Amino acid sequence: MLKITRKVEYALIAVRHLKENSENLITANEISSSYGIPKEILAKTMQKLAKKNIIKSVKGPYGGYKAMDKSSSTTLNDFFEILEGPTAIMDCYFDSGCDHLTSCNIRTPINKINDSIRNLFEKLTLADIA
Amino acid sequence: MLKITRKVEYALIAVRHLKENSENLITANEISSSYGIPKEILAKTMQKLAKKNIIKSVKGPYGGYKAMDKSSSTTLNDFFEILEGPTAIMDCYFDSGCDHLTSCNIRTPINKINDSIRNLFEKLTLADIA
DNA sequence: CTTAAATACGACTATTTTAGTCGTATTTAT
DNA sequence: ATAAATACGACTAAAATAGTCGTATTTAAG
Repeated sequence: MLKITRKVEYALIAVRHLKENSENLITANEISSSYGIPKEILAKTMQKLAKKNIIKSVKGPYGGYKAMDKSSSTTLNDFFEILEGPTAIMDCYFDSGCDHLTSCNIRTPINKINDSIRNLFEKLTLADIA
Repeated sequence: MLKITRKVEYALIAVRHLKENSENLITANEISSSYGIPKEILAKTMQKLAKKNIIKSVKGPYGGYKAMDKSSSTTLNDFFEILEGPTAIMDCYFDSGCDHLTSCNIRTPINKINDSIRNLFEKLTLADIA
């Protein structure tokens, strides 16, 4: 439990790699083979990031991806949400469809923990990692 | 991702319930039906807690479980570890079996985040939740 | 204006993790 | 002796995650 997914892991590796080579356009293929990441899944992940302007994409031959200068304004909450949707340690933080809510005796404290984690991820930006 | 499991959820509910009724022995069955939690899975979860003296168990008819006064010395890290094993957002925090470690460019920053989360869970105790 | 290299996107399958069930043993108050 | 409870392990089911495949689109270069 409380693990980040491979998608997020791959995305972090990719963003970091782009920043380390910010002069060039880098293809998904290059990153895939450098780090042993399945090509298609990496490509799809990078496409999501490109769509949200976390990285820049250039189509066609000699195309690829490039880092953008938004790293320090992109919080980990933003980043995780782009890749996985809203992050919470329990569904009832965002979603009130739980049957047990009326009898639930732990919602309030759990939500406090959630707030603490979100607060932590709100303070950390992509620049701190990648 | 980053979700706590039902086991942990059930365990928190149970511990809290025991504390709210600390005069009596409470059976797993009672908690199970009060909160709509599958009986066997709750029972097994409580057994783990009893084994580690987070709660006290009494066997036989009129038996059940009772809260113990260790709540404020049991951190969430301890609690999660009893139920799920070591907690980390990535396996390589505890486990170095990853093939990509040599080329990995995100391990250090990821571990820092991990430390932050563990630090948060180290400061929070069961007493804060249940 | 055709080809090839790249991104873009969606449907599908496989794998792993989590959740839940079942059967049986043990303890103990009555 | 019986029955109500904990204790424990093997098994199955469901859900989430990971990965694959096929196809469309864009565009540089010959």
